[in-house]
Amino acid sequence: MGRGKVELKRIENPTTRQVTFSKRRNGLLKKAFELSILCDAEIALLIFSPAGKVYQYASHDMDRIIGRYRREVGLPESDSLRCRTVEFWRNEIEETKRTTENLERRLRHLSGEDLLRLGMKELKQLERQLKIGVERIRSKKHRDLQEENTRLHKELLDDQLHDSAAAASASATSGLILGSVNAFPSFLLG
Amino acid sequence: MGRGKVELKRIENPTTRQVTFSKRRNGLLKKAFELSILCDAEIALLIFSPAGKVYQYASHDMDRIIGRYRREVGLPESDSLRCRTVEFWRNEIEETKRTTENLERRLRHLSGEDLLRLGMKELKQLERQLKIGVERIRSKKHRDLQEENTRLHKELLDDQLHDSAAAASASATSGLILGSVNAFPSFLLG
DNA sequence: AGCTATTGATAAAT
DNA sequence: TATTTATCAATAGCT
Repeated sequence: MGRGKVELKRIENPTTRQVTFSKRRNGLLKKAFELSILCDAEIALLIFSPAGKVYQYASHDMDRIIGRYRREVGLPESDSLRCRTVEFWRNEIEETKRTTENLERRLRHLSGEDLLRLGMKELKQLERQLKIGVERIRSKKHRDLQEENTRLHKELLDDQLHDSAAAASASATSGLILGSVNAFPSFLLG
Repeated sequence: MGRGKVELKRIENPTTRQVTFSKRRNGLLKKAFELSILCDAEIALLIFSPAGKVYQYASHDMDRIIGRYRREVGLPESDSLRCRTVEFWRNEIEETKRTTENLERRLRHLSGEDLLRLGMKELKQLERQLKIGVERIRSKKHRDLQEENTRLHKELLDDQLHDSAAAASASATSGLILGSVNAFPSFLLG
C-alpha cells in the first residue's frame, strides 16, 4: 500500500525507517484495537522502537493478559525454572538455619549447658577440648604478661638513661610498676 | 476495506464475528511481523479469541519482551514491591551469615583458637567460662556414672532374686561390671 | 475456503 | 513533523 511495493527487509534509510515505523505502528495499534472491539478478543500489543521507546495497547489490563499468557502458554519452562530457583533459595536458607542451630548447640555444649542428651564418650571429648582451650588461654595470658613485662623493663631503662636528672621522681612511679609486673599479681593471672 | 464500512462495535452475528476474527487476526499478526522486520522493532502480540484460544507473535523471545516491559513500564508498583521483597531476603541472608560468623568465632575462642586479638579481660572471662563448662561436664559425668551404678546394683539384685538357679554363672559377668563402676576407673573420669 | 468490489493503510512527495 | 495523493493491501460480503 503506497506508491510502490516494499521489500520485506529492514529499511536502511534511517529517516524513511523512522517515518514508516511511526505510520505502521499507529496502524498496528489501531487494528489491534478494532479487532478487540469487533470480535470481543483480549489483546495485548507491545512495541519497542529501535530507539527504545515503548508503545503498547491492551484491550484489558496488561498485567492480566500477561498473566493469562503465562498461565496458558508460558508454563512449560518459565514456571518450572522459577520453581526451581525458589526451591534453591529455600534450600539455601534451610541449610544455613541448620548450620546455625548446629553451631549454637556446640556452643552451649562448650559452655557446659544442654548436656542432658550427651553420652559418656561425647562428654569426655568435650571435657578434653575444654581443657585444651583452658591451657591455650593460660599460655596466651602468660605470654602476653611476659611481653608486657619486657616492654616495661625496656621503657624504664630508657627513662633512666635519657632522663637521669629526673631520676628521683621517676623511680617513685616506674619502680612501682616494675615491681608489680615482676610479681605476676593475682588480679592479672586470675 | 471490503464491501461496505464496518461500525466499530462488537459484531453480533457469531459466524460473521468468527470469520472476521480469523481474517483480521492473521492480518494483525502479519503486520506486526512486517513492522518488526522493516523497522527493526521489538514486538510482542498476544491475542485471545473469545473461545479462549491463544495466538501470539513475538519478534524476539516472548519472556524477554515481557521482562523488558515489566522493567520499563511495569515499574510504578510491581517492581518496587519486588525490589523490597528481594532486599528483605538479602537482609535476612546477610544477617544469618553474620550470626553464623559470630557463632563460629565464639566457638573457636572456646576451643582456645584464634585468640591473638583478645585482650587480657576477654581471656580471663573465656577461661572462667571454660572452667565452668569443665565443672558442669565433670558433674554430669559423675551423676551419670552414679545412676548407672545404681541401675546395675538393682539389676543384679533382681537377677539374684528371680534367677537363683543361675546365680553362679551370672555373678561371673555382672560382678565384673559392678566392680568397675564402683572403682570409677581413670579411663572413664579422664 | 476462494473471489472481488470496496475500503483502509501507507510510501513517496510536499 | 503533518498533509496530500497515488497505489497497494486488507478484508466484508458473497459464493
